[in-house]
This record gives sequence, C-alpha cells and structure tokens, in this order.
Amino acid sequence: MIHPGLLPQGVEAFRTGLVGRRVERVGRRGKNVLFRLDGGRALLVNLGMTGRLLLPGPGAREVDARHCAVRIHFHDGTPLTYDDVRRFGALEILGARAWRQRNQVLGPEPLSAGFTASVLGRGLSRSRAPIRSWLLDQRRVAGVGNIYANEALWEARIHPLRPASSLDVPEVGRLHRALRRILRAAIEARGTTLRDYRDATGGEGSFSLLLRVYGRDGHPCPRCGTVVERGVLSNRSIFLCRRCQPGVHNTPSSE
DNA sequence: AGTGTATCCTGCAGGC
DNA sequence: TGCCTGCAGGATACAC
Repeated sequence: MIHPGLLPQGVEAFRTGLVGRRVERVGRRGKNVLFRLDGGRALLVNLGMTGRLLLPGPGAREVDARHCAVRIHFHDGTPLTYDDVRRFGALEILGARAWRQRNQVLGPEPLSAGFTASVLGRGLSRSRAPIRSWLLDQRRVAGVGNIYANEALWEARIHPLRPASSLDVPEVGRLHRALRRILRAAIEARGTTLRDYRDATGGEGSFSLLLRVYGRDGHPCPRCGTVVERGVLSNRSIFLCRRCQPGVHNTPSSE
C-alpha cells in the first residue's frame, strides 16, 4: 500500500520525522501543500499530476482511493490519505533550515502584495526563454502550471513562444493582471478538475468550465472566433489563438 | 542559458 | 471486442 517512491527520503526517515509531531498550521507555497510542524519542521506535499490529499469529515464525499500511496494517522485516529494514480507526487519532511533553503529557491508568490508588474517585468527582462516556459519555472514565479500559464497568456494576448525579455511594458502589465485574475478565479472555483483532481473533502474544482483555450483546440476563440490551435513546447502542450496572440513567425507546430 | 528528450507511472480516448 | 498509439495537471536529469 505504501509506495516508497513518493518519499524521497525513504520510509523510515519520513516516519521518524513525522511521528509525534503536531501540525501547527496548513498552508501552501507554490504548488506545495505545506504542513508546519512543531519544532520548525515542515511536511511538504507536491501532488504532481494526479495526487490528492483526502481527509474524512462531515462534508466529505466518498472518493475512489484505489491508488492510496501513503496514509498518515493523527493521534485521534483520523487518517490523512495521499492517493496518486501516477505517483509523480512527493511527500517530504524538512527541518527548519532545509525548509528555509527550499523556500528560497522558489520564486515569488504571484498573488502576494510584493508581486507587482515591475517585479514581474524585472524577472522577465533577464531571460530569453519562451514566456510559457518562463512561467512554468518555479524558481521564477511559484505555483503557475501549464493550464494557468496558457490561460493567462491568452487573456493577455501574448504568444506563448515570445521570448520573456521581448515583452514591452503594456504586455507585462497585461500578463501581470491576467495571471492574478486567473489564479484568483481558479482558487474561487476550487481548482481545475480535468479528471483526477479533488480537494481534501473529495470535491471537484469547477474552473474546468471556465477554461478558454486550454484543451480547447478546434473550438472557436471566445474573443474572436478563430479556431484555437494546439502546439508543443518542451514536450508540453500549448494552446493559443493565432489571431489574438500574434507574433513569432508561424510557430508553433506545423500547418 | 535554454531546448529537446527521456524518465518516473497509470488510465483513458480514439482509430482501426 | 481488442489492440495500438498518443496524451495527461509535474519535476528532473541528460546531452547538446
């Protein structure tokens, strides 16, 4: 039942780091669920593609947990289940110092007050990477995944292959606004359930209903009616409207 | 520095 | 019905 691959430190180190600790609060940093433990330690959970953290409770729904990979029992017997079909996730216990180092490596939180358009612009100016790749790099900005990167670029009318440093000031402003709006709306909708995602109570996220380009190749662009296209960048899909997001020769993919 | 490719793994949709 | 291929929210290591 336990899949050691999800515990990079090994089962025993994970167990001894966790047993007897008290969870002081639960939060998030980038894509990591963060359990702050007493003694300055932290339990970090990255859900990968298909991970879920499930907790029984009054409003909790029955969820298919056929791929339970790790189970943590609280002192009162309440089980916290980590279920993950593809097992790309990871759970680890970090001491205070290791957590500080990890935290430092991650880029700014896009919804924090400090993440201004000029902060974004400064980051972008230092990189010629395609903007979609830049957005997925957790060291540059934390917590943006492929869905929200594609949606934000469509909203900001920026082609995913544009070099990060090529964005002008109005474009940086539009991207900044779009990123924050999309992330807030997705949180409001409790996430994007394409297939596997569930919140801790087993509920689905409804942002999937609000997607405008992601996974919608062949459908009309909601803004101009042009057919949305799918392309590939660094082995990940990109979705775009060629008319709303011009530039960059004739890429991506073929025609 | 950045890109393409491969890897971890399972399940599902679509074509034939 | 069944077999095959391609694709999927993420992160990382590798060669170039």
